[in-house]
Amino acid sequence: MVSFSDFPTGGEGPIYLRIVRFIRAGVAAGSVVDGDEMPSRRVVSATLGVNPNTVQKAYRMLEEEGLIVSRSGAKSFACVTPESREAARQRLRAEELGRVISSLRRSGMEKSAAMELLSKLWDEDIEEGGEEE
Amino acid sequence: MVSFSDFPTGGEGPIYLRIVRFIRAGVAAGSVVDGDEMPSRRVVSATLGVNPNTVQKAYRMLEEEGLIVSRSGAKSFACVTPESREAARQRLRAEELGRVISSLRRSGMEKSAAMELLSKLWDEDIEEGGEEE
DNA sequence: CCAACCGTATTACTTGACTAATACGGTTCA
DNA sequence: TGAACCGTATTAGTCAAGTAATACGGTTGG
Repeated sequence: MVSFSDFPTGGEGPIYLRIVRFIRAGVAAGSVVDGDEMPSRRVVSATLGVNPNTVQKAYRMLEEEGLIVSRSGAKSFACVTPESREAARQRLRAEELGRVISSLRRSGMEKSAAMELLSKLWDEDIEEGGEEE
Repeated sequence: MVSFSDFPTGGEGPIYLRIVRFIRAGVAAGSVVDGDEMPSRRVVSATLGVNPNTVQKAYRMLEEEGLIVSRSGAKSFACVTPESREAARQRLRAEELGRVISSLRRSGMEKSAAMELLSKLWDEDIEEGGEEE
């Protein structure tokens, strides 16, 4: 059973995206494996203190990414293949990259510095955290 | 006198940012030089068919960037130095870079490919244009 | 079967970004 | 000086994103 007990307290962006990120990170790290039972929308909503529909929005997105499967009325399960796992990693990287660029847009950084920063953040194993300029 | 007669019809994003971009591009390209008289908020608003406050928002941002100077009651003028001109170029580049990354986020690009694309787009001389996938 | 759970759809509320309407005070020049 | 501009501040309307409230129908296990 996938657990939300380690769900980070803070974090940036809307809740539903942080849920998506949390599961993607679990898939990428291997803590979420194929066939794992997902906690129900209501259970997660109670755990995080949000509305079930907010969780549903995240689960829907995860399903569209192929990371979970849902049948109406029944429980949801993780659906992890080598391909979807690699895709999850790529999406996490892309998010980091996007944040870096957002910072770049607000300052007038030079190319070399931008490339270095980009390379550095791309390589690092980042799960959570990271602040603005 | 800076002219808005060449202001692009279409364009992406909010109007006030397109105005900022338009002037920045003028500064970067040299069509807007130091001491140039800026058309008043009301004149530009009439030309573009928007509210004067929308133009004001853009002018305010340009002033914070040091590209124009405004005195309450009097006309506004361009304030272009070699430094501010270079900063305008950097900001235009940063916007392009930001758009590229937005595309990257939607696909699952690898680091090497992203770095190459980033490097390439950073070097190229881009003034206007650029579309999404 | 049927109660208890599940996923899902519809609707509404809240908030921030963007734009507009309006009014106020400063500058300029005949 | 005063009319005609100018920049500026305040307020309100519009719209999309995020979240919540509620209800509906499907699945499951005793």
